[in-house]
Amino acid sequence: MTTIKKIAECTHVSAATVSNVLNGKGGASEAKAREILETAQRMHYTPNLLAKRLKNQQSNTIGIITEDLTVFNTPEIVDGVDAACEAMGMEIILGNMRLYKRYHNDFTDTQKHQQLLDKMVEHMLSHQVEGIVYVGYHCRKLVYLPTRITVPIIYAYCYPKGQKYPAVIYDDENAAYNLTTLMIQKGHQKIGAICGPLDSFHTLERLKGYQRALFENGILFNPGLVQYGDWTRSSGVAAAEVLIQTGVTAVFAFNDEMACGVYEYCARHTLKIGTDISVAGFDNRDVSADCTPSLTTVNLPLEEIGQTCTRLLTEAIGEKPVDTEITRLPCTLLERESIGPCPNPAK
Amino acid sequence: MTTIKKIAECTHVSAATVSNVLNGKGGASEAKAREILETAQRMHYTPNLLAKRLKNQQSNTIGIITEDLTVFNTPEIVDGVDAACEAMGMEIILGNMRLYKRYHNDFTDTQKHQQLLDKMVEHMLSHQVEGIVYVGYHCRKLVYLPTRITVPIIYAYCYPKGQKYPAVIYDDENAAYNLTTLMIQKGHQKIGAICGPLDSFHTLERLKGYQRALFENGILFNPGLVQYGDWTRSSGVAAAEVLIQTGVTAVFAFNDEMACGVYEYCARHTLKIGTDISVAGFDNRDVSADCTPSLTTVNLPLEEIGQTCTRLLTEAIGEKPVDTEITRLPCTLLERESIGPCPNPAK
DNA sequence: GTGAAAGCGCTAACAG
DNA sequence: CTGTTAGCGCTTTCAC
Repeated sequence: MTTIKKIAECTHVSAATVSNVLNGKGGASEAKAREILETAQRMHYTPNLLAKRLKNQQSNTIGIITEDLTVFNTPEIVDGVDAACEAMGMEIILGNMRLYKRYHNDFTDTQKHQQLLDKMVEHMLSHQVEGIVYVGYHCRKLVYLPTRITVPIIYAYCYPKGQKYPAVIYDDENAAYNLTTLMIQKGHQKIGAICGPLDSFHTLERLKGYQRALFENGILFNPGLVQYGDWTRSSGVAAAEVLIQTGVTAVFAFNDEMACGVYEYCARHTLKIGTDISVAGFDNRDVSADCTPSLTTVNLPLEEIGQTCTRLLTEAIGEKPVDTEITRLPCTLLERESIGPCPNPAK
Repeated sequence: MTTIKKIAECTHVSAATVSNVLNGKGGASEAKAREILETAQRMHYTPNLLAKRLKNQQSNTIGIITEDLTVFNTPEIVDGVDAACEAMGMEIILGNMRLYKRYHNDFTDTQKHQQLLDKMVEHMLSHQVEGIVYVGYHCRKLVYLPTRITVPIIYAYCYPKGQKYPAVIYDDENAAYNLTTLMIQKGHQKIGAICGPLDSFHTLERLKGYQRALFENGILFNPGLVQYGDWTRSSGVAAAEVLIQTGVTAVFAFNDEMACGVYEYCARHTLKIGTDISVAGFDNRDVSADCTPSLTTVNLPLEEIGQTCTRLLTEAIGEKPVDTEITRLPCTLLERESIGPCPNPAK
C-alpha cells in the first residue's frame, strides 16, 4: 500500500505537501510538484477513500435499497441512479433485500420486511451515506417504512403511505390515455382492454386513462369490452378469446405478456395483427420488439426515474426545502407495427 | 452523529472501554457494560464503518464490476454474489461500466474499454476492496484486462485471454447435449438446430453438444438441418420455415427468442407444438414459462455463478493457492410441454 | 476492570 | 513555498 507518507519520505517533503500537490491545491514549487506527481505515479499511489472520507466527514455516497434486483424494472432504475451519480461525482452503495426471491408476492409479513429494511438502513447509515433511494419492485403503497432514518430518502417505483417522503413513479394513466387515443385516431371504436388484477395500482390507473380517452372522443365505455387477466400470457389468450368474439377491432393489453397471448390467439385463428386486428401492450419488455409484427407498446421511463430520484435526492441533501410530492414521469408511446387502421371504419 | 467518544462521556468511562463492550470483548463490569449498551441504544449509536475499517486495515468488501447491469444475465449474477457475501459477512460495492448502453455490441474499441476498466479497478482499489468479480454480459474471451491489479480477480460469464485468472461460466455443451439427448429419447431422429451466429462462443459449444448427442446415438449429423439465426425471434421464424420443410420432427433453437419464432411459424401453419412438432429453447427467459405450451428450455445457473465466484474469490483472498481454471457450472434442463414423442417413430 | 496513548491515511489550519 | 500539529472515529496494546 503506497501512502502519502511513503511518497513524502521518498520525495523528502512532508505529507501535507504531498496531499496538497495531489489535490491540486498548489502551494509547492513547480519542481517539487512534478517530482511528487511522478513518484506517486511510479509507486502506484491509490488514495485511500476510507481515510479521506473519515477526515472530510462526507462520504459523497448515496445508498440504493432495492426490494429485488432481479425483477425486470429494477436494474434499469439502478442504472439510472448510478449514471446520474457518476455524472455528479457521487457514488452508490447497493443493498438488495431480495424480497421477491425470499417471499414472492407475499407482502403480508410486514414485520419481516420491516426488520430487513431497518437493518438495511442501519447498514447504509454505517456507511455514512448522505441519502437513500428506495427502489420498489412494483408500484404500490408501502406499508412499512424505515423506523429511524437520519438522511433524506426518496422512493422509486412505489410510494410511501402518508406521503411523508417524496416518490418518483411513472404516469400510467396518461400513457394508457395516449395509447387508447392512438387507436381511436386510427379509426377504432370497439377497443377491448385486458387489464391486470383489479387490486393493482397499475390496472386502475391504466383503466382510467383508457376510459378518459374513450370519453373525450365521445365513445361509450362498454364494460363488456374489459377483461381481467393476471399479467400472464395465458390469461391474455383467454381474454383475447372472449374479446375478439365481441367484435372488437383493437385490443389494449395492459402488459406485453398478455399482448403476446393475444398474438397467440390470433395466430391460431389466422387473424393478421395490424390488419385484421390491432393490438397494443405495455412495458416495452424485450419481447415486444422481437415479435412479429412488432408490438406497439409503452416504454417505461425507468432510467429517468433513477435519474430523477438522484436529482431530487441531491437537492434534499443540499438542504433545499424538500417537497414530499409524488413525481409522475411520462412514458413514451412506442408506435410499431401492431396497430393498423380500423378494417371497417364505418361504425 | 453519536460516536464512541460521546457515549464514553455520558457513561463516564473511556472510549476504549466503550469500544470493548460494544464489540463484546468483555473487560468491563456487568453493570458498566449494561449501562454502555443502553446508552448506545438510546443515543442511536451507529458505528462508523469508515473509521472502523481504516483502523482495522481491512474492508471486508469485494468489488463487482459489471459490463452492463441492464443485460438480462447480470442482475442474477450480482444477486448471487451479493447473497453469498451476505452469508459470509462480506460486502459488495458495485461498479457498472454500462458497456452495452454505451457501445452496444461494438467490442472493437478496445482502448476505450481498457480505459473504463482501469478507471473502475482503480476506483475499487481506492475503496480497499479485497477482491474483484468481473461480470461480462456475454460469454467471450476478453481482450482487455486490467493493467494493474493488486487484489485477486475472478471472471463471471466470460473468460480472460491467456487464462491468467480464474473464470466461472456455464456448461453450454453439456446442456445442449442433454437437451438433444432428451429429444432422441422421445424418439426424434430428424432434429433441426437453429444456432446463433457462427462466431459466437455459445453457438459453437451448443452445436458441439448437439452433435455429440447425435453421434452417441448413432444418428448421422446432417448439416442441412442446421440453420443460423441471429438470436432474434424473426430469425427463428425464418429458420423454422426452412427446417420444417425438411421434415424435422423436433427443433432445437439455441435461445428462447428464436424458439418463440418457431412457435409463431407453427401457429401460422397450425402445427401443434408438443404433438406435431417438438421445440426447445435455451436460456429460460421469462417468456419460456409463459408461452403456450410452455417451452422446454435450459436454465442458466446465473445465481450459482455469482456464488461460485464469491467462494473462489474469498479462497483466493485467504491466500489459498489460486488456480486459474475455467469453472463450468452445469445448467439444468427444464422439461416442460413443448417436447412430445415423435409423431412417427418409425424412422 | 479500566484508561492513556498511539496510530490507521488523510487534510486543514497555522507557523515559519 | 513548506512543515508541524492536530484530529476525523475507532481499536489495540500496555500500564495501572
